[in-house]
Amino acid sequence: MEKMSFKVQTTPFLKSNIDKSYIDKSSIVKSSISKQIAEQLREAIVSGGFKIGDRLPTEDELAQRYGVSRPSVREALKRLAAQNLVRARRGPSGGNFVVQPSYEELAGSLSGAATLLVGMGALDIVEIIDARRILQGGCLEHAVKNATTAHIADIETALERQRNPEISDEAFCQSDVAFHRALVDSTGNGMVRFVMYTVIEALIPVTNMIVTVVRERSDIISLHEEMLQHLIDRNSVLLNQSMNKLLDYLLAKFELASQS
Amino acid sequence: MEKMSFKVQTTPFLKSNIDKSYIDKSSIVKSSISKQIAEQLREAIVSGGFKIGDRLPTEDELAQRYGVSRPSVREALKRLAAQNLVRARRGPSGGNFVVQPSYEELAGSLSGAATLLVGMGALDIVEIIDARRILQGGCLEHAVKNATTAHIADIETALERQRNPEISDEAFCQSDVAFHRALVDSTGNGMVRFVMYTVIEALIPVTNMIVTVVRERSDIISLHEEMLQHLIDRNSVLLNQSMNKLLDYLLAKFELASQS
DNA sequence: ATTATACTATTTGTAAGACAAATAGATGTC
DNA sequence: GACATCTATTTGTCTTACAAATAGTATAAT
Repeated sequence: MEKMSFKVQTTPFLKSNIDKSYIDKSSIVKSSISKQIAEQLREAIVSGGFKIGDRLPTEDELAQRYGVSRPSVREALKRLAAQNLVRARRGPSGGNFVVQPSYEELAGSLSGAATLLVGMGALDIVEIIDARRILQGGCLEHAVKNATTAHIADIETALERQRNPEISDEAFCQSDVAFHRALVDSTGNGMVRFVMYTVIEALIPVTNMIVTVVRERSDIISLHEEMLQHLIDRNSVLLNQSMNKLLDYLLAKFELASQS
Repeated sequence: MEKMSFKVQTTPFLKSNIDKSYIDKSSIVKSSISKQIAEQLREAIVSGGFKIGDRLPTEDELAQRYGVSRPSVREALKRLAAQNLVRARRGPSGGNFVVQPSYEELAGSLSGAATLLVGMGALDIVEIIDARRILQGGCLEHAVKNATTAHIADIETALERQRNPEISDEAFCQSDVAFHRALVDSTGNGMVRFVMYTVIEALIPVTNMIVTVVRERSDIISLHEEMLQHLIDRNSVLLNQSMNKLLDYLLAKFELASQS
């Protein structure tokens, strides 16, 4: 098996007779080997060289093939794992496998990024609520057109769960997320789902705060019920209005709570 | 410094006269040490334990503090690096630093995820174009309201660059991205930027295909000019129409090219 | 013959130690 | 004082070794 060429200017490959003539000082890349390997593997995966469920070569084999050490390969694999691209299993018939990235996981990492931005002050809650307002118009319009009975049933399920006063605050927030997810699911557009999941998850802290601090579930529930009814009626204008009422409510409660 | 406790089952379960039926796969923490450390560090960062620009303890110190080996710490750090949370510098006064995540980088990783979904068939181009159509309405409306002269100047700059027939196909696509980014920038909403950057980047392959295969730049440019003018006129209806014309154009050319 | 058990081989997970490379700061020379 | 050199620190990489999980296989017991 041929070793692949690497753009490294480090020269500890004493024992290996690698042709270093390709090293071009003008195009020296300082990025670490693990990063380069991660890039190459990622490229191989997204370009279809490895399909979903495929097993990558073993770490030893990769190390050998790339002419690097196993720790370096592992660092690369961990980078990919952090992106939910691969997952490792031990044992024979184990290895590093290309995994099917799910909307949920991807949106999860996105929302992680979003909460990061919030936590670091680059984004604030008001902005997120506003973004939801800006983006929802087309979504809801589309949802009204495309929602199937299955979609509506999903929304009803989520709503039913949050009507139960016994459930915990965490469970209520979960069902709130489920409600809004189901709502954007009913657009039937995967990209919209992908993107809106992010916005929805970025709003979790607000809902969380309202439920735990303000201790007010009924207003949220009744607005949700209102929205569901408008969706069933296929009335996008009223649906949009109800959603805006919900956002107004969230915003008001949030500002109230952040003053104190 | 005391070692932190870890949920690892090290040696105890060795010899196997033990009844393993009690083992509940779901409750046992099987996550690797590097993953746990990555989680802890991430938590420490987002919760404000480390601020932007702060230097984490050295890898040796982290290894000591967590009671693990340096490779394990490094795998954890590479996970964080893959999320653009930390960056390493060598030398004295070097170390692993918490970095300010930029919209560009985050959107870059998002679009990476999106291209992944496209590459694996979970999303198709038509869907992305449609998503753009669904989401743009509110954006453009908001952009018309909030665009400053500086924003408009940015858009003009991008447009000017792509008018130059000398530039390469890659440069043209770059300026196309810059154009659309500048357009959503003019909404003035960070979350909208964050989210729309993703959609924009997911559309790069289409633009790329049109420019390199269909070899048609003038139509795109003139539609861009039209949009800019409508933005200057603060006419969101016409702006939306022009954008839809552009999307129609992209869709038509894409379907034409994918037939052949 | 079938079932349960133990073994073996394979692959990832973790550890420890060593050296290379980069780089900021201190030191010394002119 | 300016410049070169040395030194110490920290990440980057390699090497080797062993632990842990697990699928497959062989073996023993019923």
